[in-house]
Amino acid sequence: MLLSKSCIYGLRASLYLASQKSEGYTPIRKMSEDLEISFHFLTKIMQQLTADELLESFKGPNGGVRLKKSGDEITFMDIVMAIDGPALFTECALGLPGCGVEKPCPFHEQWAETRDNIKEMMEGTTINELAIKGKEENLRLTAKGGFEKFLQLE
Amino acid sequence: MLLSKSCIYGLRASLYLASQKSEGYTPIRKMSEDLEISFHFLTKIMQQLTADELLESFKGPNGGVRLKKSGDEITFMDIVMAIDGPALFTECALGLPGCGVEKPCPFHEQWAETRDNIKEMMEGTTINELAIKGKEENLRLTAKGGFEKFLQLE
DNA sequence: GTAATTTAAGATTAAATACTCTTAATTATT
DNA sequence: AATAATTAAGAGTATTTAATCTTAAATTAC
Ligand code: SF4
Ligand code: SF4
Repeated sequence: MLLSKSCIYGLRASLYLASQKSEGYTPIRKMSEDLEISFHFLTKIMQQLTADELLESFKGPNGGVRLKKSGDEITFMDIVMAIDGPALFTECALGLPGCGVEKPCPFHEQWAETRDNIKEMMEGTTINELAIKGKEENLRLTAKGGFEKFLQLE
Repeated sequence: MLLSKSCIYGLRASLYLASQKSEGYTPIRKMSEDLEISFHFLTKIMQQLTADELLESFKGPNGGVRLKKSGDEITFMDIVMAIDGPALFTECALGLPGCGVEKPCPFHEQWAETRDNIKEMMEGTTINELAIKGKEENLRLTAKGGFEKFLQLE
């Protein structure tokens, strides 16, 4: 699996937030219900993204989380880095320690290229881009439901 | 992590076998020592590859495992499929069930392209190719050691 | 045919990841 | 001030993956 479950949930929640029209905070409870993700688990992930300055949170009634900056300025990579960290891009595909420092392994050429592909894709994709596409085409963000389910009445 | 530990060990062992000159069987014990992989764990992985007809084994003294066909006919993908299965290529990057069957998720375009890149890379790379390169340039197959360590006197 | 060598197979343990539960802290509403 | 709503934080449990240990089966060599 390329991304951890935590990371996947973080991405889905980020797209959810990017698709919200209002400037207000969205409660994690609501997100967890809409996205069919365990509330407490999602809370922890939101905390990570908040600690990483990608989201901002507010406690108490009318509280919740929201994007800290515009969804155009948050890339797929930002979320992946905040949750899974850089391991995917620094670690050897053969599990050997210290890639690039010591002698490479025979797989390096192929892996470096693949890795760069993944990197470019993630860095070149913003969550807004994905959210807009999701809204326009009513793509799905849970097992069954499309974006329409999450859109606030505008 | 793209590949499981089992898969990584399977790949390293396959390159090891492909780099052996002789036609004989190589004991798993020796491989496990040279490659610094737990003997029993490696044994299980070799069993998987044997069950998948990529290797053949022989019990008793002078026994061990060897490639069942030429290393030119065994691709990186063959090993990955035998050990990790097709999940990487069939599963949704966002963890949603039933990719392609139901409505896609907003990430699909990017993911499908990345996935195809990985697929082509794995299908287009044989273990012989990697083994030859490893031998010629004495690349590493363990944390420290290069291929030279494993080459039989010829 | 007995002992030594080796893979096969299954049971067990350890570690990492995923998920849940409980309590505390903050804020708004009344 | 009291209550309710909400995130924060930490402890605890469950599941999956990784690794180890034990026993059985096959084969060779003596
Ligand atoms: S140089 Fe080789 S060992 Fe290092 S990450 Fe690249 S492929 Fe892996
Ligand atoms: S179609 Fe969407 S949901 Fe399915 S695998 Fe592709 S990206 Fe994932």
